[in-house]
Amino acid sequence: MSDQLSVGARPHRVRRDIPDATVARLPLYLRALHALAEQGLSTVSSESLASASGVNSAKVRKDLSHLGSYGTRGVGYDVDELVFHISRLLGLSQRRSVVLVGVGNLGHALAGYGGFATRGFRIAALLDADPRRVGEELAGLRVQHVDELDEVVRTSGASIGVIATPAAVAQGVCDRLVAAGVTSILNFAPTVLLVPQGVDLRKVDLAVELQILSFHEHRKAADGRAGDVPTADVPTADVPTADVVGVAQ
Amino acid sequence: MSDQLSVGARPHRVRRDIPDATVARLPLYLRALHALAEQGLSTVSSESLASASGVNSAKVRKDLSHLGSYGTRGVGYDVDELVFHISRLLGLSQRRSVVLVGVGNLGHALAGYGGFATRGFRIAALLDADPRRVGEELAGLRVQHVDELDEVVRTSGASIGVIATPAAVAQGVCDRLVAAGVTSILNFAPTVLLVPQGVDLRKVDLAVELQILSFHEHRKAADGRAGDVPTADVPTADVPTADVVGVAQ
DNA sequence: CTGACTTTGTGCATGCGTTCACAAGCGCGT
DNA sequence: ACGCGCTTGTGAACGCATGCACAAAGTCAG
Repeated sequence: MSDQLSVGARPHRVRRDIPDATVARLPLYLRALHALAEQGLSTVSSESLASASGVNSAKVRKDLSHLGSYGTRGVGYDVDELVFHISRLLGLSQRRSVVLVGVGNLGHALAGYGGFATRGFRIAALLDADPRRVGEELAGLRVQHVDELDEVVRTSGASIGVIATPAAVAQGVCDRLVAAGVTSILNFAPTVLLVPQGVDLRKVDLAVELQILSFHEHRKAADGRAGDVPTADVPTADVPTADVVGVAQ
Repeated sequence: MSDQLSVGARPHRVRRDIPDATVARLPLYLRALHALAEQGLSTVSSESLASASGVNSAKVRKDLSHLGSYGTRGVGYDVDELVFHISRLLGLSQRRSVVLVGVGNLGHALAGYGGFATRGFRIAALLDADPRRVGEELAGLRVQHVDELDEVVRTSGASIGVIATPAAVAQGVCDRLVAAGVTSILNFAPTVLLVPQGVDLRKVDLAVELQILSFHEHRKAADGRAGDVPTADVPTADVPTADVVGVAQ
């Protein structure tokens, strides 16, 4: 695993040095824990948390050990306590404001996506360059013109920007966000963005995911034709469950 | 990097054993190469392909070496040739049919996303359980009821399914897709899916990305308060460019 | 209190991925 | 023909992440 952050690895060791791979899984645990809490469970073992979040139990224990010893041997972890500690570590205790630029197809979907609000994110503003979209009401917000970006970021105190524009204008929007003080950017535009040091950048490219699946499809088909083993497959290393990479679950 | 596939690692070595991390980057190269081709370039060095796709040149060379020696020392790689070979390896030479289940906010966005068609994917059908959505025209397709899933998959020959439903029904849809013969699934629902061996599963959770950014925001803020170094940052290992993780660029 | 059982936390080995660094190879100018 | 400069391809070192396996530590029954 491993990339997706462009902020430099800090030289002087940060007090709590959580591995990137672990950080990427913490949201999965959080989601699973919320689900378990709704089922009324008050404690959970690494084993059941593992299957609820689609990883294996060894990983769960090692990950959780990075944030302290909050488990009880022979019993498991206290669900609420774990939710609290993970939320705190992820910085979700404080509600974070997000500015969304680009209200096209994908922007609409993102604006309407409930998962943000429930995870402690507040969409502070919707911006678009198209004058025909400005003024449109969406998810309880009025779409503003992208020229107001600077003011919107400053008044809302947003530190996270989401780019859902066409690729051609993404870098320009990115630069404006950074200039306005945004220090984390989530990019959905299918292009490479350059950001200064100190700014975090993550990207999601929907077409890339399909292409990766296509590769495996292709390989499966080739194996079926040329390989000796027919279709019934061999023992797998881990359970037939999901895992993470980059983006996920 | 690393997870995101649940199909077992094959025992008897596959002829061309391409590392997962490399496979995940090939689509990035492909995108960059298309852009370079449009600029009229016929050859490209690992260095320029690297900066165009947001990775470093050593990685580019090693990745490309996995698919054969298609470069010329002293010159670089032939753009068209590279596009051809990568496309072939990813199985993009043949147009793949995709079935999209769930035509809500996100489903609409996915159906309207141009990036799929241009990458060789064809959306074969749109399905939804909500009778009010059935019949709706969208991206040139009529939304069908999810009960027709089985027939749709068989007649279209789709091998890839995209799930953009609420989490609660995702597993059910997944099971139906698998039963109908789909062997690759891209899951946008924020839940863990179980699939039988031989079926590939990838997942994209938009909220997870934001939470990872939130973690880094939180860490930056904490450093600013407690750390010794003010804000201007330290030398970074690599260029301020994007990188991949799981999903990306 | 004791002993059987459960589950955590972690040291260690292994494997994968990244990065460095350089020899091998190719083109071009002279 | 020949040598200079550029770029690929790769061997090797390193570091991170995963997974195993087990001791430590707790619960619970009697």
